[in-house]
Amino acid sequence: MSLSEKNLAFVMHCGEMGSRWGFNRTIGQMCGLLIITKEPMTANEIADSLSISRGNVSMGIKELQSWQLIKVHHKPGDRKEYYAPAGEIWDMANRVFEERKKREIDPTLSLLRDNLLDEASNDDELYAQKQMGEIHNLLETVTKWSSELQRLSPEQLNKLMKLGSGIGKVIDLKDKIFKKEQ
Amino acid sequence: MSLSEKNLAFVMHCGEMGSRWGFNRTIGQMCGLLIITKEPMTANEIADSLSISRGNVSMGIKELQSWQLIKVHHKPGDRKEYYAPAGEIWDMANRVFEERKKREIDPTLSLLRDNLLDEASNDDELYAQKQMGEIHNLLETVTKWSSELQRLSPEQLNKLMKLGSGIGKVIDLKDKIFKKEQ
DNA sequence: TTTAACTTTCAGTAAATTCAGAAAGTAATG
DNA sequence: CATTACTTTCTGAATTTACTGAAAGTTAAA
Repeated sequence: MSLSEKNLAFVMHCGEMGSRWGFNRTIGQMCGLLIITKEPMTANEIADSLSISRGNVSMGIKELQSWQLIKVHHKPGDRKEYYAPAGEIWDMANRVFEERKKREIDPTLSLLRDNLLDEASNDDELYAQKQMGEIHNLLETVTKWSSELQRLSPEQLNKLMKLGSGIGKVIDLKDKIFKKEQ
Repeated sequence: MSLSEKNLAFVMHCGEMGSRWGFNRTIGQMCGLLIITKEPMTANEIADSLSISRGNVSMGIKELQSWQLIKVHHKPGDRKEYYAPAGEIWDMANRVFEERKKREIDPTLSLLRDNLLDEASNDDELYAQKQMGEIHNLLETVTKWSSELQRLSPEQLNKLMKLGSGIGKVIDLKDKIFKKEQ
């Protein structure tokens, strides 16, 4: 039961992209493999499909679980664990996004907050603080905005996404309405 | 002319975050350093401030230029090149965002497009294509959306960002108005 | 209990990345 | 054209990261 050429190509691509997406090659491959495979897979099947060691698969599973990207299934009368994607594509993308925010933004935000609480003690520090303030604002906005998006219902989200170039108009629209209400 | 303790802490933090942000430690440090330093710096000043080799700085500059994050200044009667951030924080974040989209999304999008053009030749491939289709849609949406955001005027953008939890309401609003217009 | 079926951990190795410093390149000046 | 002041490229060493395969751990059934 091995992968067709096309499917293998996709899985290998996921591997190559793996590190860009925040994990490593093997984990990217595993993730891709599980996504395009209809039936949940055992660790051994994964190892065989990708020609990697069983131990490596075990570590990969752990990592994918920490990202909440896969879940475990069991079959009656079978002790093996079967792994499958934890949700729809959209959910998984969200998870990756959230996790990356945690790693790429939150630590910096916290450093900046601390720094901005201190009084600058000379001109260099003053300028630096000004710049850090800018970064801080930007990151706060991104954070707020992303949590906002996650709060929307899938339906609303869909509408928003389909809005496309209409978004500008809607902002203007909101503006007008808001003025009227004043 | 060395960094104050606080500013150094920020620069080192940028280094630690560097690889998460898509470059490496040195380049992260260089980027942070240039951002909080008011005056443009020479390659040697950068090397000294960060205690790294001159060659390393040169490679870092090249990389930062490929990201369009820094620009070169010249002083009359001085052959040295002086480096400074290429724009405001917001612009730089945009550049990073764009560049990362190019590296993290575009290649996959193109692979998926190719794959989806082919006829699936069995059940496995059919299921795989269904999943790839989902990913494709998601990535297309993200792409469209991000280019949309970049097209907005800074003013509109600001309004949009400040909208926060109001975004849901505006979508519903837009919905109502649109219905009326039907 | 013991065994069998499975999973996880871990030490050592392999591979990839990062970096310093030397060598080579470039261009302005005398 | 030689010198000086600079920049870039490149090599191999150091560091970091990823991976294998063996050993240890776990759990269920016999």
